[in-house]
Amino acid sequence: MTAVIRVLLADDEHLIRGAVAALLTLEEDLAVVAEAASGPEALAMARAHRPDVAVLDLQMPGADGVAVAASLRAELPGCAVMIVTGHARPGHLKRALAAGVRGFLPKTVSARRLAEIIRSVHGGHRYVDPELAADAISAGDSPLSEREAELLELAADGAPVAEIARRAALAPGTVRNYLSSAAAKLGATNRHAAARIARERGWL
Amino acid sequence: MTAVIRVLLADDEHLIRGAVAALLTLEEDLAVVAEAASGPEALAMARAHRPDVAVLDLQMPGADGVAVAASLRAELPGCAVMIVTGHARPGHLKRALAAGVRGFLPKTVSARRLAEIIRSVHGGHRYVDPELAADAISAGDSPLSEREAELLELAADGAPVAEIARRAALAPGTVRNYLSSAAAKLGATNRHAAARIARERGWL
DNA sequence: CGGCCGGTCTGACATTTGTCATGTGCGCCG
DNA sequence: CGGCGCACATGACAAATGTCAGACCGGCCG
Repeated sequence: MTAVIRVLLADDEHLIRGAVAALLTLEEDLAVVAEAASGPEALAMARAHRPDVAVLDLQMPGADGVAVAASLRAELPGCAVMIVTGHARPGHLKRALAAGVRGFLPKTVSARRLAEIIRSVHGGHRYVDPELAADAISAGDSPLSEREAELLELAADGAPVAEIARRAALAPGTVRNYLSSAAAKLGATNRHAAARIARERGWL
Repeated sequence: MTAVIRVLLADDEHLIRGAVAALLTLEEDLAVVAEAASGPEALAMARAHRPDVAVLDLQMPGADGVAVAASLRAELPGCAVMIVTGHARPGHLKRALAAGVRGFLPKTVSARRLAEIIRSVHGGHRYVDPELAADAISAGDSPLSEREAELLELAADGAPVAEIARRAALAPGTVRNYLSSAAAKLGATNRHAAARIARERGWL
């Protein structure tokens, strides 16, 4: 039998992290060598312990899972990165794969299944949850242009157009124009509904 | 030694539920007698297994944790209800306590701590996470009147005022007035920002 | 009782927002 | 090269929104 697979676990919810670590440790060929509760901490732990596989939660304080994945990819090319998430949006999956993530799955999987997938990913395979993949395909790519997405982001917290225009250094009319265009593409009646939809799809 | 404490565990994330169940089972005086992945399922399981303590996730498909807690309170008065949540809003805590919930804590606690709190709650005590309690107190009660909250709810998905007025059977001017008033109370510049703030506080 | 307060409801007015027509520049393909 | 499509940018106009002053009702307190 080959050496055990060294795993890094990052999730801000201690209850989950600890419990999953305990279950994974029961598997003879897996060893949880490090745990982290935030994005930066996950990076630091990875540098220190050089795991074979990193299992990251998508939403963590500090830096989001995809950002951590990208850094990890650059610093430790030999470390396979997997993302586990509670609320998956289609856009996240796409960004994650672009960042070199090798596994992407929801928290509805069982611990046993997670262990299997860790082995598979460590063996060089990729794994994407079938349902999430279907969502991503049916939702398609973001139809928004770069500026449209940028302005929608600024509009997401309900700021008035004047404020957005100031921050983006654009004329107010221009801002309205982009937001209107974005709303039309998303089938929304106004920019606020558009922002909501874009977030749901993971496009913002 | 007294009989073991019979626990019901409800959470839609299988990974967490299974892992926590495994860890709790390691405690000699605790037994996980039922698991559920949705609100209605949790109710059905509780009826069938009559647990001593129910540990519920706040956000589940079907019915939210507080609603399940209220039903449980009515049907199984002897069963203590605890709520565990990832993203806690001040308002949730207040509603949960009003529904007779005996424990309220974030998922950042450890499994060992969870076990301790289960014992404490089963012994008749209450437990509220100190940090969540502080948030709830500093956020205070909702300043919104009934109608204001109702209309803000309808406005939350970005619908135009005419639509809201139709659904609420009110004049458009009246709707604008309530939303304006609500926005003023929340310190927001418009109804969309107001809706966002109200949600953050758990007031909507 | 009578005044006061807070919640509910409305229409008129000014401001903000969304839509439209228009123009510029860049990259791609025939 | 010349034309086409697309992203980017702007201002004028029409529609939606927020603000204001005010009316009605029910409860509360002096």
